[in-house]
Amino acid sequence: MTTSWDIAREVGVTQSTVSRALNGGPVAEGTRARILDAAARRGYAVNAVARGLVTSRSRLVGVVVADVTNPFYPELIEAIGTRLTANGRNMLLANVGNGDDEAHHVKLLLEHRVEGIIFTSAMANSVAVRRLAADGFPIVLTNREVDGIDCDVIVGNNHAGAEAAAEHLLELGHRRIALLTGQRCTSTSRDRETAFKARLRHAGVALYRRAEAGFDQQTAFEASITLLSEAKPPTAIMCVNDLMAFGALNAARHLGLNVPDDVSVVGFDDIPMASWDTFRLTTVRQPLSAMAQEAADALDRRITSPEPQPERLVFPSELIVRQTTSQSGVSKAKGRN
Amino acid sequence: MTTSWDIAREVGVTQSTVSRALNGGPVAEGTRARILDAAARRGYAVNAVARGLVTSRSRLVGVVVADVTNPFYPELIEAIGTRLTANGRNMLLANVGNGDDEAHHVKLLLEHRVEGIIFTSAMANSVAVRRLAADGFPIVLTNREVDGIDCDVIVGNNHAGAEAAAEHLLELGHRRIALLTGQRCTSTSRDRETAFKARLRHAGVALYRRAEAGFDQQTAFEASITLLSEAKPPTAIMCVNDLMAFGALNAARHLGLNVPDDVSVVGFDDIPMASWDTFRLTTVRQPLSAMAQEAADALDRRITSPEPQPERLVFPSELIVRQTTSQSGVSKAKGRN
DNA sequence: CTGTTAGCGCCTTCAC
DNA sequence: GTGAAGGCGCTAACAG
Repeated sequence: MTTSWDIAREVGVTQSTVSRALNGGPVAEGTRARILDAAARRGYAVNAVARGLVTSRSRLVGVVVADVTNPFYPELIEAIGTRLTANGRNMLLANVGNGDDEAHHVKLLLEHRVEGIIFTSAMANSVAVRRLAADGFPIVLTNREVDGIDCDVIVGNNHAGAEAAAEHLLELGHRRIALLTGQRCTSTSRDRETAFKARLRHAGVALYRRAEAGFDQQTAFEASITLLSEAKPPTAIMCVNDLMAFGALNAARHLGLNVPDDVSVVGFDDIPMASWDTFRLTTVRQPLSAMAQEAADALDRRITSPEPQPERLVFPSELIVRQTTSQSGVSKAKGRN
Repeated sequence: MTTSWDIAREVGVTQSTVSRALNGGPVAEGTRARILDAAARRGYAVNAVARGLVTSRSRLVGVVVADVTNPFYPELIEAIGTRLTANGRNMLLANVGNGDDEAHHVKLLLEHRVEGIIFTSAMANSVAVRRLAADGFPIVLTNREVDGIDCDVIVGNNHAGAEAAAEHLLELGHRRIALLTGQRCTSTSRDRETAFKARLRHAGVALYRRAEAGFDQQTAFEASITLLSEAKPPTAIMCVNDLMAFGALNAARHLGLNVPDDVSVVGFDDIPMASWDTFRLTTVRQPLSAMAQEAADALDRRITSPEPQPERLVFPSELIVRQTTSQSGVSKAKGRN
């Protein structure tokens, strides 16, 4: 691998001149041209490792997600990645799965001296997040947040979204409403559940069933099968994310039930797939790309200049009514199938 | 940030002893314990940047994908990530989109001195890949390959898969068969197309239509709308990947057509979604996780010991018949809708 | 078993 | 505008 010394020797200047030339420092235009030329010809690429050691800025950012295979995260990853690249940084991706080894992954990121970390799926019990925040390490929480942590937070309006969903179901006449949640220790699941139930209660309706699944399709599918196999199944299932709603849809299909005639299904997030004709999912839209971009930018700001006050940004959410919801009780009228 | 000097001072030994203790070198168990303890208490994390500079092994691996939001890639990413982490490495993710700036992304990876790169979506015209291979830089191509490049290649059996799909359609009596391809300069699209057409020709059947889309849902949807809106639409659409098959399914649904009665659809890859009850997609299965793992391992081997001969591994593919394909010509019998 | 000594490749004052 | 020198935090001989 060619070093700046190599090209210095070739051009006949000092290594420090090469460094300056490459970084836009004060160098005679003639020498700069020769240096740039030599660098290009030899396919020279600055050694970010060495540079990072001296500048103590690695130009690396950690992004931790719970589950890349949940299509929600790629949406975030794409937007974050674009933004990061624009800012001249690279993304170290950590896929923590159930979160058991989040600490391990974070440690690895830290070893690589990432300049900051974006957590897209923090859990309430995440010690790593808590410690980093306490240490003043640049982190931003997006999608999920954690109570009592002093850092930038970019989330959607879970409260309003879940309320709108509840209202929608109520208006359609549903009374046997089931809620499919994710892991309890996540703010998304918890906040959406709380607001959803509150809105029902406000209308004098009690939640008919509550089932806890992972945030994935498979467990949601299984939970839905159980729910829909009851003697008196719910007429509507609210899911705390779209992937789980797909699981519910699959379960209905599996049991030969018609959506929305036999059962209505609502999701949350409005990932692109939700609008596919195969699903036409009624769901709560969150401006995912915008949130992700903002997360990347917020981290960038915090890295470059430790601001005084961390900010908590809540992006608006909006109910998108498509075709997985309909009036309750139409099933018998039209007959099954 | 605490350095090894800090903990050396605290414990009362030299910095090099600390280094040894941390790396499992020969150190008295007593001192090691005290060092490890101090390190833990101060939340010490080795500076991988400094370590990388001296060892010239960054423990970083680049993974470049064409489009994270194509659910195919997250499958790969997950498996690769797991494997990488097991090998004590981290993944620098590069999402190159249409591939225009692949060179730029690769340069960034190189600057960070990744020890190797896994290309999951190389294009035939990728100069970066070609140059890296020529330079003997550790790379492995998976999913897509590039002709005339001397490096490890891990792919599925596109030939056999596409042939099996063609045979299946032929056996079902289809004669008006359309093929939905991806960008021409990709081995996956090209190989699948070639084998598919060859099998048809062998049966004396000419391809009825050919449409080129991106590898994404949207363009496949649009192309399918066009195909299915013809006066005499194809009775079957073969897609070079599952995401495009979903696009075709969506298009059929959009036009009020029934799959498989009105039109059969076949995909390629068998990503988990394909088996969802909403899709029940007939497709060609490729052992994605196994391939991804093998790619990670192959890269690992090549990094640790530059082997003599790069190997080209072809994983078996297998037609999975689900419910998006049926006998041609049943549509009229049952009537539309 | 532990301390001493060189750098790894680059940026950055500080002189000139 | 350019050169010289120091050092980022760590590993890896080499002594002892």
